[in-house]
Amino acid sequence: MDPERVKALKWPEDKALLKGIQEDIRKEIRLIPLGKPPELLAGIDASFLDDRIVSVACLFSFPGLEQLEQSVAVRKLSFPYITGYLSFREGPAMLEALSRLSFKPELLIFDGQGIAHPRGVGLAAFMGVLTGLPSIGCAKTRLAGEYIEPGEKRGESSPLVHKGEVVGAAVRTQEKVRPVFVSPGNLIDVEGSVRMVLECSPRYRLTEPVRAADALSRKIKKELIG
DNA sequence: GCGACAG
DNA sequence: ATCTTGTCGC
Repeated sequence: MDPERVKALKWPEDKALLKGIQEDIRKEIRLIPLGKPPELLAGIDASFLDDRIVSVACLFSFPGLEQLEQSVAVRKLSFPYITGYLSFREGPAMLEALSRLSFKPELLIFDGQGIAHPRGVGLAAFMGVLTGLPSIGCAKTRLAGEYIEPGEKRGESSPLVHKGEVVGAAVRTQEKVRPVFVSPGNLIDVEGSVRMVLECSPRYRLTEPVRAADALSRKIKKELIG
């Protein structure tokens, strides 16, 4: 899948084309167990300012969870937010930010869905295929799939089922907090995704790498203002 | 037609 | 996502 293919597409004129691209990417998704544990992983997130998107990638060590590096990409936005097509809005800037890291992460974590998507191609799956890296989607709210409320203790989870398939899980990363919706993106499976998200969120509801990326993107955004 | 709907 | 102060609860 050529990254250039996701640029300059418009909504809703290119809807059929966009669906075709998602279908092509979906076919390339490989849900296999993660090999050896990653030593480097990155959290990716973005914030917005007028017609610009500020995307950030924060590189962390694992399992130590120490931040090692960060990269930023600010681009003009051309694509609107359309449920189910988030990748076309945020993906290009995220690919640019990732390309600016000097060290290559062995796992990517996104604030959004992996395969727990209407057509099986959420942001994390899309990015995982385009980068060829293992990826996980850890969303704050549900997009597709049915689930039952997981137990109230940290670490408890319940399967997220879509069209008869277990596409992810509702995971309680902390006691007394709402669950997050975890689903594999590419080159990892549901079990491994849940395990990694839990290991990356020792203190808060969200993963440390994504929290760092979220905080930095907002900081950069403020600097662009004042 | 009605309801759902990542960020 | 973003617009936005104080405020209730752990």
